[in-house]
Formats: sequence, C-alpha cells, structure tokens
Amino acid sequence: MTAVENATGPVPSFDPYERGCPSRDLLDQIGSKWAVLVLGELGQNGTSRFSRLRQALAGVSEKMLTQTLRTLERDGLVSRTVYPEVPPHVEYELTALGQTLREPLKALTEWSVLHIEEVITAREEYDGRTR
Amino acid sequence: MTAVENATGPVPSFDPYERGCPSRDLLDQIGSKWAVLVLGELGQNGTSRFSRLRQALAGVSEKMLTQTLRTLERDGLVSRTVYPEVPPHVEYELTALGQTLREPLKALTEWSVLHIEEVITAREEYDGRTR
DNA sequence: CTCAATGCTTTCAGTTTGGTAAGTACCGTA
DNA sequence: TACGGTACTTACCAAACTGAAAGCATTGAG
Repeated sequence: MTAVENATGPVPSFDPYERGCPSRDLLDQIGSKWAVLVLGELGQNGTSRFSRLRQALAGVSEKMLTQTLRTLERDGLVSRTVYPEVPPHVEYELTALGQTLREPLKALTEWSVLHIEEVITAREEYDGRTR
Repeated sequence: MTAVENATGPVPSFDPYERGCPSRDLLDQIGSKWAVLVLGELGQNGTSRFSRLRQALAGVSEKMLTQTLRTLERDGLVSRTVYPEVPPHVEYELTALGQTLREPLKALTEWSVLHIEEVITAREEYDGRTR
C-alpha cells in the first residue's frame, strides 16, 4: 500500500495491484479452494462441526480442513466454539465479518457451476485449434 | 458430478462440493491470485497488451503472466489477438463469457480492500491470544 | 483393559508452484 | 554487424503445498 493524504493526515491505502500489499494476499486467501467451500457451507448451515464439514467438502484431508479453519479463524471470518465434553465437540460459525463474504462467494461459486460447461467446450476448441 | 434425470433424459449436474467435479477446479482457477487481477484489469481497460498488464500487476513474472493468460484464453474468458507486426503486438480482451465474471470478481476484490484492516486486527488479536 | 468417539497434530514423501535468468524470433535502424 | 523492442519460452531450483497415515488426549461403556 502507499501513503495518501486526507483532511486528518496520512492514511494507508490498499491496492491488490500493488506488490506486497496485504490486500493481495487476503484476496488470494478468500479465493482459495477450501476456504471458499468452508465459508459457503457455513453460510448455508449457520453452524457446523468438524466432522460435518469434512463430509460436506468431499475429498478434503483432515489436515487441510484444520489448516483452512485455523486461517479463517485467525482472519476473524469464522468463530470456533469448544464444548468441553467427551468426546470433544467443536462448532464453527461465520462471524459478522464472515457473513459479509457470503454474497460475493456465493456469486462466484454459482458462476462456476453455471458456466463450467461453456468453459469445457472452450477448452476442447482451444485444444483442437492448437494441437 | 452426478447423473440426474429430467424430462429429456439424464443430465450432468455440477457441484464444487463433490470430489473431482470440474466446477471445483474452475472455481479454484477463477479465484487464483493472478487470474483475478488480470481479469480485473481487462475488465477495467477493455483491452490491454502484455507489457501493460505486466506493469499493472506489479510483481508478476513474465512466466506467470503468460501462463495465466494462456489458461484464461483456453477457458474462453480472454481473447488474444496477434497483430503480425515487428516488433510483435498482442492485444488481450475479455470475451463475452469473461465479461460475466467482472461483477463477481470486482465484488471480491473490493471486499478484500475494504476489510483488510479488520482482518489485520483480527490476526493480531488471535496471535496475542494464542501465543 | 480395551475400544469407541471426536478433533486435532505430526510426520513423511511426493507433487506443484513460482521466481530468476537466459534464450528465441523477427526485422528495421544506425 | 550490432542493437532495440515485444512477447514469449525454457531450464533450473528452492519453497510451498498436499495427501496418507499414524499418533494423541479424554473418559464412559463393555
């Protein structure tokens, strides 16, 4: 980001087109495969447990799911509530900030479902043209 | 994807939550760092040359830019027009399909700029809480 | 004493990614 | 003959990411 002036003084300005700007990394984060799906699932169900997420996101390894959840928690997008029971019980939920991502991510997810066939066709044409 | 029936017979159904579904990979593609920025830049300027994109996306290597552009072209999101001149002249532009991605990606990009500070704060809190 | 349940955490090895840097092609110009 | 400008392409290597599998902690049930 660069420094910009306003009435009250210098203010940080963020731009993902700038090298090293944290907003670029964030953009990358929230657009990553597992994060999009976790956020989507939590947006849909309101709250979910680890095991349920693992089933919903067919094919995630536990490691990746844990890692994704940790990052999302750290970024303040997801809250993690532990119920001190045996066996363990943990609930994940979108925070207020996480909620604000629902619409944008839903739009993106729907786009991919809606247009995947067009894209597949385009790929076949391209491959035929160039091979 | 799974097979689903309708009045005219079996129809493919796509779901990024399914393991191996091509819509999952597509979602990953269109959400990837450089693709988002290239698409955003082309959406903004209508058309752009290789060297201009390289400048706009501060920090991309030529290799990554070429690679991203090729993938986008293959997927039918971007068109590539070569003007047979010396020195070479190539113009990139969004296709009609690419245009439909402008809004969703713009929303995501703006989200990251708008909320990066909140996220940074959340990270600091998290790190303080857990360290 | 062993097992089951849940949510991790760790380790290992293999794959993929990404950057750097150099090379390619073309042709008009000096 | 060497150089510049544009858009790549290729080779190389280190770092990051991934998945599979096994380990861990806790405690009630059998």
